[in-house]
Amino acid sequence: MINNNFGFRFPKLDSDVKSPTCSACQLKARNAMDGEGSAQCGYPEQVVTTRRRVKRGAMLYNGGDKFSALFYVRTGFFKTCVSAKDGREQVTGFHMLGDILGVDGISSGQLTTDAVALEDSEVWSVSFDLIEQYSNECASLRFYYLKTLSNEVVRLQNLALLLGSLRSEERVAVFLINLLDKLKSRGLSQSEVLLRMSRAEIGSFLGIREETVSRLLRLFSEKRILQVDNRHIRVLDSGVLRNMAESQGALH
Amino acid sequence: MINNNFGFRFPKLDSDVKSPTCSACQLKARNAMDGEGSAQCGYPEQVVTTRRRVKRGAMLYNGGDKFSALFYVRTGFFKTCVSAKDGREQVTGFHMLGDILGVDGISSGQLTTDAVALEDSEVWSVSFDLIEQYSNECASLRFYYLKTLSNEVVRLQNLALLLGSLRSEERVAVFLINLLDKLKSRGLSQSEVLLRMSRAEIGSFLGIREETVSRLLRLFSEKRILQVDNRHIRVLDSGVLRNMAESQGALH
DNA sequence: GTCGAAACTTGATAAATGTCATGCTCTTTC
DNA sequence: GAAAGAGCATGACATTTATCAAGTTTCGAC
Repeated sequence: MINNNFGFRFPKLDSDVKSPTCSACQLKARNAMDGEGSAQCGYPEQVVTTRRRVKRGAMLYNGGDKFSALFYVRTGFFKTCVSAKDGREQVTGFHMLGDILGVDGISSGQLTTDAVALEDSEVWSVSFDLIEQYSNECASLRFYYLKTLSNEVVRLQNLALLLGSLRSEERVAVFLINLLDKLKSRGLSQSEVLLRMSRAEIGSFLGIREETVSRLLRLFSEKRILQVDNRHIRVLDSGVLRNMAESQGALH
Repeated sequence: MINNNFGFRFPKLDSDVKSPTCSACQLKARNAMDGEGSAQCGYPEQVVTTRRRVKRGAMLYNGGDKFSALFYVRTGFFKTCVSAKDGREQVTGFHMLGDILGVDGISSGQLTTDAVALEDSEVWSVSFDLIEQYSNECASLRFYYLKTLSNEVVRLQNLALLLGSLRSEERVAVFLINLLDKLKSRGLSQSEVLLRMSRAEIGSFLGIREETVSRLLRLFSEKRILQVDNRHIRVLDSGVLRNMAESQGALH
């Protein structure tokens, strides 16, 4: 059972649907917004989901698919991309435990991105109909999803800043620092990563070519900032990296 | 009174706050999502707002300001920007009648962008507390804001695609086509624009320099695609422009 | 374990865009 | 309506990054 500090919990799988009642929700949501994020309402503690496994390389969903659910990443690693009509592709994010995918679909009822598993993964699918239904009663749940969407807006603003204003060296630094911070917040190593994505995917995300990613990793390696062994990266001098990335907000 | 086809209306100004009741809302919201966007619930037809005028050059809000309301643009024109710590700035959008600003603030309770009026403007400020409160009762209103946020996500994904994958010529074409489409959807001219923003602001939005914007407008002008007179632009051959912009979704 | 494909690296070169400097043209303000 | 400042255009040149072409390594399927 995951307590996400938002006044409701993601459910045990296969649990029964219970009719929600929650008189205190609204107050709690307000508290949560004022910083008391750990406020916890009693009902509903359960949002119905179904479990779905996605093999490495398989798509969780495609752009154009009908939107009917959000996906909560339980294990594994995903990339999301938007594609231009002529086939050019832009990776818009990398996603792992705790991230929610599919929010772009609410807008038009169709998903606008592709989501691809970069390793064998599992997601919980949360029916949007049920979110809507429970939102009648549970302000915490409502606020959680609003906040999730807003988070994604902020993340994409930061990505736009990176793509529009940073030099390629800075972009790679920002990418690494953000990835490390995200791993850290999940209790994983702060200085070592096993990259799940290819150089080309990193490049697409950062708006540069894979060759440029390669060269910059080598450069960082020569400067003793990193130790690079194919997809295994160890950060030797996070200070220098953080300096280069300083001007930039979170991307992950 | 603005009927926005979302099952509720923006209010007359200075109207009383009425306690909302709306038993039919949920069904209507569902219909709206299924394409019957014009479904209309009876209550509440009013969301409390206050009016605010913003002079050209003045800020509607700053990054870091406490978030407490969303802003519905009634007249005028705005830009929003994110700033890096070192001062580099990225314009993330241009906004006009009907657009909603401030959604990035929901995430952390602090606004992450600056919003600057590019001409004398008026916004209606919609208290987020009241949105939350009414959301208990009115699924249409709830869904409207969720959809607004999701729209912004999609818009920023498209901006990322532009910034990450398009050549500068294509970027300028996309910018112009999108601006024209947005004007068209508001009943304004489809072939003429009086730009409200400087070359530098266009450049910042598109991730290129103002000199490059200048040169490309001249190029388009030489090719008889545009007629450029300072900030007054007339499109002569929208087909060519649309072709260049073809691969790209909406930015505005 | 071997084979084949995909991923990665690296160098040489090209192209796109940025940078800098300058002069012109608007617009705003007194 | 003149002066000052901001916005804009344009040329010359610099720089960054892309492109192209091999060659090497790694990984996954069998």
